[in-house]
Amino acid sequence: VAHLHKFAPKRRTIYRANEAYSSVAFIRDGWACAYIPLPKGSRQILSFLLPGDITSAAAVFQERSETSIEAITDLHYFTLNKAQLIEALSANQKIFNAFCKLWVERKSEMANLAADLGHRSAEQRIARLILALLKRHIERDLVHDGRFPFPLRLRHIADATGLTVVHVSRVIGAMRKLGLIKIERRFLTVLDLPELQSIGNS
Amino acid sequence: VAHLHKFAPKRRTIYRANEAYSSVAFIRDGWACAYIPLPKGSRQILSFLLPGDITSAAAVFQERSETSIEAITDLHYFTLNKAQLIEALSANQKIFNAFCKLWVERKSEMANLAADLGHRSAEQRIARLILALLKRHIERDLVHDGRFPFPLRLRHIADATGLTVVHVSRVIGAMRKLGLIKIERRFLTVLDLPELQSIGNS
DNA sequence: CGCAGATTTGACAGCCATCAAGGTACGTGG
DNA sequence: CCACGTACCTTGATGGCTGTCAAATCTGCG
Repeated sequence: VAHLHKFAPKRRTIYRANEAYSSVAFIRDGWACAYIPLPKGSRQILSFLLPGDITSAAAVFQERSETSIEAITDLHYFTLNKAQLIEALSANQKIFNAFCKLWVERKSEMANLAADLGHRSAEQRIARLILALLKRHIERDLVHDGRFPFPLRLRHIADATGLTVVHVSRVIGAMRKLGLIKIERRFLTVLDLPELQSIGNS
Repeated sequence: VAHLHKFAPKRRTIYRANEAYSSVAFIRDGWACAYIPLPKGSRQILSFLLPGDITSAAAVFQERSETSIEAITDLHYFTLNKAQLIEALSANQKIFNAFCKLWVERKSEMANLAADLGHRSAEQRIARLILALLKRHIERDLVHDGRFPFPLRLRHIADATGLTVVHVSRVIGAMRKLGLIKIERRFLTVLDLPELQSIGNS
C-alpha cells in the first residue's frame, strides 16, 4: 500500500467538519484531537488522537463527518484514501475485525464521555481525563514513574470537559497544591494515583 | 427467520449493563431507553428507542455492553440471537450496509449528545431533545398538527439531559407558559416551532 | 377511598461562568 | 544578547444557572 506521508504544524486543522472527505489519517507522531464545532466559536473535543491512532473508523460508511481534526502538536501522519481502505478491509478479515472492534470502542468512549459531561463535577471530569490518558500511555509502555507526555494546553482540557479555561486552571492548580499531579515541560506526573482514582470514580 | 416475540411491562429492565448478552432486540411497540448506570444510583440516558428501532447495532463485536435497556412504556419486541444476526448480516450485503449506516448514525448521535451536555444550557438541551423526538416522529409520519406520542416522564428527560427532575419541571413549565409546547395525556404538541428551534440552535 | 408515584413550587446554596487584570513563557527580529 | 509581541496561565471579584431540601398538590390505579 502506498503511504502518503504528511505533516501539519500545531494548531492546523487537517479535516474540517461537514466537508466531504475521502481519506483517513493514521497518526505517526504527535497529538491531535477530534471535535465538534459549535456555534459561538466553541467546540466539544470528543477524543485525543495519539501516535498509532486513526482519525475516523467510520469513514467507509459516511460521506462527510461532523467532526473536525486539529493538530495539537506538530503532527506527522499518513493517509489512506477511501478506496485503499475498503480494499484493505475486504482483503483481510483480521483487519476488518480489528477495525470493527476499534469502532465499538470509540462508540463506548463517546458514551462514557456523555455520562461524564452530564453527571460529573469539574474535578471529576479532569481527574478522569488524566486517568484515561495515563491508561492509554501505560498500554503503550510510555509511562515511567507516573510520568508521561502531556502537550495539552488548558484550552484543550477545557474544550474536552465542557469547562472554561479559567476554571480548569483553578482545578488543576488545586490538584497540584494537593500533591496529586505535577505538570512541567509538557509532561504530566501522577503523584497520588489512589487519590486521583478515588476522585474520578466517585 | 424465527421471531421470538417478547413483552416487558413499563419500567422493566430488559438488558443489564456489563452482563454478557447474546441477543439483540427490535422494538415492535412502545418506548424504551438505553442508558449508562452511574454510581450513586443515577444514570445517563443515551438514546430513546422507538418502534422499529434496534437496541444495539454493536452486538456482533462485543461480548457485553456497558449500557442497560429499560422499557419506558409497556413494550413489545422480538429478539435475534447473535448467531442469527450474524447469519442475516453475511447472507445479505444490503442488510449489512444498512446495519453499518445505523451504527454510524448512533455514534454521531452520541457525539452530539456529548456536545449538548458539555456546552448547552438546560433550556437548550430540553428544546433539542423535544426537537429530535419531533423529527423522528415526522420521519415516521406520526405527527399531526405538531402533536405526537410522548410517554416520557420528567425523570427520563432529566436522566437524558443531565439535569434534575426539579429543574426540568421548571424549564418545561416555563416553556408551557410561554406557549412553546403543550403536554397532556402522554402527547406533546409543539405550538411554536420557530421559537423552539431558535432556542435549540443558538 | 387510599396509596404510591409524579409534578409543582419555594427557599436557599454551591458550582462554575464571566469579566478583568496581571504575570509568565517563548519565539522572532533587531 | 536584548526588546518585544503573542499566546498562555493565574488570580480575584461577582453573578447566574442549576442542585438540594422540603412540602404541597396532582394523577393514576387497585
